[in-house]
Amino acid sequence: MTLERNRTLSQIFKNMATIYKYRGGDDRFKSIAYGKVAKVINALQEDISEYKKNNSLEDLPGVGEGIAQKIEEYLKTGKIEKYESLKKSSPNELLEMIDITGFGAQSLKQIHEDLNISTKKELVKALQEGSIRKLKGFGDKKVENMLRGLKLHKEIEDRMLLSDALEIGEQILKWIKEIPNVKKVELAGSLRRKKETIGDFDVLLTCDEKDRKSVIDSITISAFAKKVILKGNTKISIIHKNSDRQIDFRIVNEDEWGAALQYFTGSKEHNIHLRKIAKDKGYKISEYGIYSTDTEKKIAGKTEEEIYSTLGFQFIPPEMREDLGEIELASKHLIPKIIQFEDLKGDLQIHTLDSDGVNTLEEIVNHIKSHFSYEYIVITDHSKSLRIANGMDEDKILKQIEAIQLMNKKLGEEFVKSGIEVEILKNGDLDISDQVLSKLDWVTASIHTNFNQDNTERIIRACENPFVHCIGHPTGRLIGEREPYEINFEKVIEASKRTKTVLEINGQPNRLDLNDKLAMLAQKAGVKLVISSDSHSLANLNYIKLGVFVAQRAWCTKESILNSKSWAEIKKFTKFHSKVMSTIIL
DNA sequence: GCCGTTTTCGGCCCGACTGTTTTCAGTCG
Repeated sequence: MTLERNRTLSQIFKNMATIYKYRGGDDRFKSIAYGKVAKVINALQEDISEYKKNNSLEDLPGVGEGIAQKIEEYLKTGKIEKYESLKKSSPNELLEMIDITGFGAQSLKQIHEDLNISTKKELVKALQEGSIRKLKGFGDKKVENMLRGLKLHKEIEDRMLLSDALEIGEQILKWIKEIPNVKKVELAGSLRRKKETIGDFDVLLTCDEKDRKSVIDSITISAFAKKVILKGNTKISIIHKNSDRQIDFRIVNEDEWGAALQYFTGSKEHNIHLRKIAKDKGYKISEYGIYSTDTEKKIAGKTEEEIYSTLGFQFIPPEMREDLGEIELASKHLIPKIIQFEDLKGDLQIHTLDSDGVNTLEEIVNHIKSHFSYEYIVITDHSKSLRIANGMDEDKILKQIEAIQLMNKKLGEEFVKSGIEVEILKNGDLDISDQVLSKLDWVTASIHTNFNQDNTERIIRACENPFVHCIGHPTGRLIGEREPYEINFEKVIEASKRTKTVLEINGQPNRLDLNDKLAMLAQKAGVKLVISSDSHSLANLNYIKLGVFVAQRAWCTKESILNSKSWAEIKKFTKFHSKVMSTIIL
């Protein structure tokens, strides 16, 4: 994938921010500046050198003369002198621990300077043997806290999948709702924003002032609380027994609900940006409400809508709150109407017993008819060369087409479309003949083997096949297991547009492929997308909702999501033996 | 180091909790 250079540069700036934070004093403001730029560069969707070419480096937020110079230096020489010299003067190995709970910049500094400790190993040893207690300010509790942070860090390094987190979130909600006198409870944080992986849970609740103590006690003594980390009048943190994850609870009064929900949902970057703007406008935002800076009077706080409208903004859906420009859009009342699950008219990737699914066509149709309100579905079993998935050969495909026709006759409507998830072979050929593909209503082409090569040409060739409508899980990544395979996404976008081949947002919990960033990029370029469940069982059909979350985080509207349209409209857009394609073939 | 519809200097989001202190710094989200 491209943008590798942006990531490296962003990491350098992040490290510089860490070092400045460690140095403290006035340097902590440099830390803020570099930290901000690191995030900005990481989020860029074009190579940083393009900005240099256009002389627009300093147009990037947070980039001024000094940092622009450093970026240029990096582009020219591959390194930044200032960073190299900073590294020489700081305990870099220790600084890698700065994100661990209990290991702040000042603590690390004291440990390094007073105990002459420079490596992780030495630090862990000092913690375990207790020699760290010699330091001023390091009592029993603090040392214990650091050891716990170290242990937790190892466990939390692998974040959990959104789908698992949503399930646990439901369990937490059920638990809290059963506590007497709890009036309202909602999940906030990255789960509410539907990030693809979740580190911990944020739960907001209200109760009457008089019941606060009993509610807090109910939570902390519950069997669901494996360990209580922190307990105050408004904040509680525990380790959840079922998931071994941290849950942060926040208890607020009812008239603070909106402000608290907004604050607790984040993202952090979104909130900081919002608070800065509020400050400029003469307001102060906290989790308790919006206050006038002059009179210190509270102006809003009851609902989230009120928070945004008081600032003159349109409401921003939680999925969009990542400080990627949504605040600017909201100020102009230009927040797009993002896609909703209810907008979808069909599921375009479903597997049956005919390859590696576990249900028959009939079971699937019956289930969908009683649980979804789709206008159509597409059956897309695997093709022959994917042996491990019991892929279908030409004969079996033709038989399946007949079975589907029979099913539609029974239903009295063309509800089931015949499709396939066809293998893109190593050289970009497909493993099923055009002649057979031409008989299908919908062809999704995917890569499942031979990842270790540049797959750009391979995918472009599949796009150019006149019978391919869609590229399935275009980057092949498996969250936490496998990196995306190598493709030049800009070129894939170009081919997709040129050939009217759509790209899939696959809703499998560990795929979510395209991801939010790439889906956003694709929509921006004018590429059409589809959202599919890629289901292999009846329960899997709900995965399509995870795909919708990705699309929402990518700001996708109905206009970009093809399966929000009727089948007739889909046919109109895609090549479908259309004139567009025949000219390409000729 | 960045940034400015009151600023080219003097700020940089805001508040809760903990631990170690006697009034607050460090850390966290």
